[in-house]
Amino acid sequence: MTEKRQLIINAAVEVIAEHGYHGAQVSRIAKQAGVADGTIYLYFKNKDDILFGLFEYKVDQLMKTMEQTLGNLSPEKQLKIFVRNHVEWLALDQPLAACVQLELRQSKKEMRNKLNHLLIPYHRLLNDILVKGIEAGDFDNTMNLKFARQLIFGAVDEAISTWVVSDFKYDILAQFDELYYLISKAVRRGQLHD
Amino acid sequence: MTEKRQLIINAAVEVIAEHGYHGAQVSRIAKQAGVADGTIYLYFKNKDDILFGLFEYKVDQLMKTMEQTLGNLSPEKQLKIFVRNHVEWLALDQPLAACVQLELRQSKKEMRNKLNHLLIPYHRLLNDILVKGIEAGDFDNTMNLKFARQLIFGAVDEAISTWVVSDFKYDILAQFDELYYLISKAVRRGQLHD
Amino acid sequence: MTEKRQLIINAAVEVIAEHGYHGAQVSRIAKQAGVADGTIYLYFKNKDDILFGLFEYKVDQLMKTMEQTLGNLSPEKQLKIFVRNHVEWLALDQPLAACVQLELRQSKKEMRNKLNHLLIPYHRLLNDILVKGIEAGDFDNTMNLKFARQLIFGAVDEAISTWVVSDFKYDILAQFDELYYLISKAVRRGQLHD
Amino acid sequence: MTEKRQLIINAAVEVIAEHGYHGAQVSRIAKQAGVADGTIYLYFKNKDDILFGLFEYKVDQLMKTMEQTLGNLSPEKQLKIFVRNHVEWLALDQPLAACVQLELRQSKKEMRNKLNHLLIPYHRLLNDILVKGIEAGDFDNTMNLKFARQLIFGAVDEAISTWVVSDFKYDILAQFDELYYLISKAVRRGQLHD
DNA sequence: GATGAATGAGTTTTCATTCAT
DNA sequence: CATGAATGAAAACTCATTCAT
Repeated sequence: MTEKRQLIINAAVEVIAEHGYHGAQVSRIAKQAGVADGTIYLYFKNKDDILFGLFEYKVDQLMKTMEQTLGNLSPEKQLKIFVRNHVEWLALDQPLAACVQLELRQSKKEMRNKLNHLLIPYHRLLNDILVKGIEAGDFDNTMNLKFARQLIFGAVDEAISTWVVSDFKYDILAQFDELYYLISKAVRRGQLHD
Repeated sequence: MTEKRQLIINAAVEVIAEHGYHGAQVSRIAKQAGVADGTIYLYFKNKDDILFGLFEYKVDQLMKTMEQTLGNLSPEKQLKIFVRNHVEWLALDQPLAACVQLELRQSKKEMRNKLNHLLIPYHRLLNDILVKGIEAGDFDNTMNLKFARQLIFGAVDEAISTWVVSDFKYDILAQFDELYYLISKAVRRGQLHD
Repeated sequence: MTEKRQLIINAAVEVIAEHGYHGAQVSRIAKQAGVADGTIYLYFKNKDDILFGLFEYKVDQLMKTMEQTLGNLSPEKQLKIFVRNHVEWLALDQPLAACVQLELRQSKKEMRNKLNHLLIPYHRLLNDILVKGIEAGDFDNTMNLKFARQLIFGAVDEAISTWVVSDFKYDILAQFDELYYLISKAVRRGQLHD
Repeated sequence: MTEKRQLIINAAVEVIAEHGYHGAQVSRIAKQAGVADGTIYLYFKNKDDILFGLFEYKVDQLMKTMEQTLGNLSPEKQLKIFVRNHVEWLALDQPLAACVQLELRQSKKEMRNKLNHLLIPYHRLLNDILVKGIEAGDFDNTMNLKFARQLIFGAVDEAISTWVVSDFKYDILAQFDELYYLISKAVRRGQLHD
């Protein structure tokens, strides 16, 4: 990634966080980045491509953090770190949190599909952890993997969204253990079907 | 609700389901409803008000179903029915599912806030069930109630969204028990903090 | 043709004649017509459609004049009137002449093709006159009809273009007989191949 | 003409022929010529100057052919060769024909005026031939010289344009005699005014 | 109540040209 | 001489909303 492309992505995050998806005109992003409008188009195909590039870059950072922090820990510990990384990813960057949880979701259906594709590595990694946890006897070997992934992602996503909508009024990281406790219970072994 | 207001809401659901949020121009909804463009504004303040009216009406139907089906059952059974109602609400009405999970979420932040407010009765009812379940000793009395609600809503929401994005390729209702199993484990009593 | 559509076409002729093809912004045409920008799009699909509609309307007027003036005259007289109508069509309307001969020809290839199609009735009528003239023994029965039509159109077109480029400095109608004399000789009977 | 200037002109012909006037961006021409965008501006004042240079070069080639082929023949023969040279100029180079008849005519009025000036030697030479022909008693001494030139140019131009628009579907050179027959009749002596 | 013609604000994107290297 | 990254002006079109009838 060139330095200027990076510059524009950062500007986009700031502008979107401040003015919202619909107030994020290309010219505003350019001004924030300190480049001419046309320069944007040397680094991005079009406006949607800026948003795509932004999300791609940030998801990539998250996945790199995942790689660096998961190591060879037990699946149970990996899952906790995985979820914590997801929460920290946005909890430590409020403008990004606003972009990802609220603003980017206002994009067109077509765009949203493309953004979802970027989460494939996320789901793949999560799946691997769950599978290893099942094999290790830590996680519930009767549960449906797809729903387990959706529950984990959905719970975290909803928790973060609520926090963003509340205008960051509370410290979501301080409550992380309470959130993870519920997720953990859902996937841990030792439950019977009812 | 006047007859014509109802007519317009139904037209809006059909148009949004067919053409998507961005293809749902007021004139198209008017045409579908068989009224003049201007007539819309005799029944709704503006375009957002149509979407708001639509969601309000549909959520209202869901909440009425909740009331009718929850009865005096045990909290555990109520929770299962609650979640099932949520899934069935959209699983049995694919156009509505597309509207609610994908299209309506493209509306402006301001609008999304108003739509979220309509879910307050949903969260209040869910909260009541959880509290009763805790008091009855069925649900985990150590869990954070807010996160529990968010986990339940988030898991179901994510599951339905994935199903809609897949273009309804599988039978989500047939898998309901597998989904509920995970949710149930999360909130049930008998887990220890780690 | 609605009254307002007519209004817009007239405004377009004036604006194009005064500011040229590239200076004829939609907003300028709208202002000249005394309507809002958006109103243009109630009567025309897009900007090219204005130009197309303008040429279509004006060619239609020419062809109506042709019908009304050709009557049952001899082919020789009909040809002279035909050519004179073509010249008068533009000689008596300098703004239209500027549009047709200079400005409209700057449109994109695709558009030019569509404009050319509008001249099919012109060429068909000219062809009919030539055929009747040949059958009557007035016109050269050895000539190639396609080239004859092209020569007639090309000569008149070039003559008018030169006049427009000269900024209407001379009276092209006063010289009509001299122009027609040459055209007439080209198609008249009595010439031998060399 | 420097070697690089020639290189750019050739590139321009190829690019315009392939992509049309509006697809012939300076950067595309530069790429085709194998030079940097900025280099173009070391050899040409601006984009129009490239087109001007291209047409100037090609018209110059035509006029050189004229000089070499007209010799001391009779005016009648010279006229036929003159017209044939004009047709062959484009008939034997379809990309150039497309440029000259269709693409270059989409340029701005101002530019078109400059291009027309390049045809002055063409008209001067044609005029000379006609004058000599009249003096020699071969051509009609009653005809208007300006219109005669316009008829000849207009007829040939229209014939070639039609051929180009037809996508070169027929062999225009094979029909040259039929075209010239009509032109010849127009200017030859022996016709009476009617 | 109902109509629907008219309004007009608002934004992405291209590309000829420049100039620091 | 040559480069090519950066510039920034300029315009078509949509569509929610109004209001005279």
